[in-house]
Amino acid sequence: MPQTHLRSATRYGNRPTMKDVAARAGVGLKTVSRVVNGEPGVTPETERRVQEAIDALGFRRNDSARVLRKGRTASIGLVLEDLADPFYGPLSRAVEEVARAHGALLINGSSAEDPDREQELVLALCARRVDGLVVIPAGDDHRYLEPELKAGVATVFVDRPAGHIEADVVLSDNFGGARDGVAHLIAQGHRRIGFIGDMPRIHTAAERLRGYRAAMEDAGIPVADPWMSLGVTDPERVRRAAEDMLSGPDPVTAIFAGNNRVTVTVIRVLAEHSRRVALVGFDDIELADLLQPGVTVVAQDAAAIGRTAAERLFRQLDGSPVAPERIELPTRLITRGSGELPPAD
Amino acid sequence: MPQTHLRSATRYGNRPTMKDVAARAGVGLKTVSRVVNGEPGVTPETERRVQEAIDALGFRRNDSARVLRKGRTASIGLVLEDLADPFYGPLSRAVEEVARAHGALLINGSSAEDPDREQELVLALCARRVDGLVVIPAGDDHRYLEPELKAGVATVFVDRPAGHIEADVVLSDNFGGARDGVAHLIAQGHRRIGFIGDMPRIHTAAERLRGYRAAMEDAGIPVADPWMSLGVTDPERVRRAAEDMLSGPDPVTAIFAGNNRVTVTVIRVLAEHSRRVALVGFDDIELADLLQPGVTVVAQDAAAIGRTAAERLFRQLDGSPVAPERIELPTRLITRGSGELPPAD
DNA sequence: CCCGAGGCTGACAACGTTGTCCAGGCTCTA
DNA sequence: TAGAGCCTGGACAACGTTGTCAGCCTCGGG
Repeated sequence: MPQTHLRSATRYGNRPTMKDVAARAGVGLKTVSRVVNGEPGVTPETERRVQEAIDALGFRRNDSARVLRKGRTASIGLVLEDLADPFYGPLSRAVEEVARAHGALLINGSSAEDPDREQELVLALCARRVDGLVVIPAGDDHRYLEPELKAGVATVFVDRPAGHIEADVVLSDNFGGARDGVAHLIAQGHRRIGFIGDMPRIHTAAERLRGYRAAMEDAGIPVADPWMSLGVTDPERVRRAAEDMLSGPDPVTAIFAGNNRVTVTVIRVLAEHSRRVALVGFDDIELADLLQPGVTVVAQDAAAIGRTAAERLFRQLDGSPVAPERIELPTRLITRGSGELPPAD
Repeated sequence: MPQTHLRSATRYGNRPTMKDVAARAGVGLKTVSRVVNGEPGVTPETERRVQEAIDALGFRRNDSARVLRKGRTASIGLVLEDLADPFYGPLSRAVEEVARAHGALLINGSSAEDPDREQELVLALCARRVDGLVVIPAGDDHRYLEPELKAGVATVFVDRPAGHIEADVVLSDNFGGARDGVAHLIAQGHRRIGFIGDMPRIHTAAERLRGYRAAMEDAGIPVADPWMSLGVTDPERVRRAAEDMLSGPDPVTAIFAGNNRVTVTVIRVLAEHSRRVALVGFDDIELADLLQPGVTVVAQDAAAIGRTAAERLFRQLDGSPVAPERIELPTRLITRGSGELPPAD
């Protein structure tokens, strides 16, 4: 007996196929296919017999084969930085909802901010022939996607634009949001305002820094170097940066935190300080209203970003191709107290 | 010209196949397959020619076809309640890490706590022939999974046991955790302790309620009905329940909150009250240490749960079949202040 | 010089499904 | 009653890949 035969009998743990169902129901293969897919042209009586066989055998259509035949997988890929980051929860959920509305499943993975891992993930998703991709880029060169784009994989970038390729991107107005947040501090009378953010090679970080500078410049306040701390994101270094700003010869009276992780650490540092220092953070954080004082933030609408990106994706898929576009969503300043503290010199 | 020909030319937007690569490189189909899969037995010179053709055409292996042939998809499904819930972020991430270590991708979906939607999702994943499933059940009858289990789909339930079928389950010691949390309040001198939790038809909620009752009984404290509020989870009703407990003729001096959402709302209510009421919550919440007072919680280790479940899943897949098991992970009481407030009568 | 061994290579079938197309039986009409 | 047309059902190829197997070629030893 050829070995293939044995193998085929144990594939998928002996999963019945349409052929098996057809044999049991005493009908042709295609008739089973018709019943399974609810296609017309099957007598009620025949349909009943087929359905009976399906139930008896526990048959479930093999979508791999279906995909191979049809060319559409009805699934989209989502590559983000870290599923555990609270910013991405609502975002994924929104993408999922839209996908679901279009009958698609969501496959996702975390790049852990590693460009190589991002590429690996994206290409794995392409190999599975996802219909589309939503990517929160970790790297800044996406030319590896060129063949995929040419092959028609719909792609939308989120949070940061793609590098060296033309593609849709949906992001917050990082520049405007940061500028507004800093301007808010200036309006309270602050002039010595610190900025702690991520490396400027990250697009969002660069934009927020630019917003900080713009607000300061608009107010005619020269920015001192020690007020800015860039490329600082792990708690230990944020802590040190904040303490430096607060203790120097020319200490800041307010801090603008470049993202949620920074904000949380700065809150911790400020809690240990006696002097009241104002704080505005980029990204909302949970329970921010329950702290003393409440934390004023520039909030992004993660769900709206996800929804917009996914809808844009399916527009690419459903309709005629459209030119890549950059969609910027507004941010919202939420005042809760920490940003309204006056300067305490 | 037959229409099939046209279609086949535009499938996947004209994706090149191994056949195309073979033609361009002037080799056989199987040789391309060998190169793509790094199989031995190809001259360096031939390999170079093939690789060149691959790069030139932007070829990417079609995993759907591969899956069809091999019978393994190298992907696992994760069905949870809500990706946006902070409890599930670290959990998904942990599952993803383990999957990645085994070379598998993660497909996931949210059931939104709707049993029908759970079933729909699970079966869709089965149709894609995921190798395994991690399910956080929304429903309480999983007999629909019987054919799948019989067919060899590895399955691990998380957070709650499966209904009417035998399957692995990984969960926290909800009973013990709640009992310890309530005992902690009793140890501070509280006797009138309220409990606000979800519907007891949800396994975790029932277990936590049982823990509450056990702790009270151990201390010889009879439980008054108005102290317990079950099936209450949306903020508005939690708020009302909490206020009722605090304002009755026999007001509670402490509250045990059955899950993180309840805890957050209770914190809000307590913040508006002048009388100091103790609080212990099930599930940790972010920034709990920064609130005044810090929130004492019974913490579950979501990442550990996810990791354990995924590892168990791959053990099912890799090795010989093992008998279904129930794995309970310990919880941890984290004291931060709110649970150590003495009774204020 | 011949033979066997071993290394490369490619032809072919199969995975499970769906699209196409045709056959056979039926009804309806002239 | 014959012919046209409709309805139902099934045979067959194709999707892109991988496992099997057989053929060719080279090389070394007898």
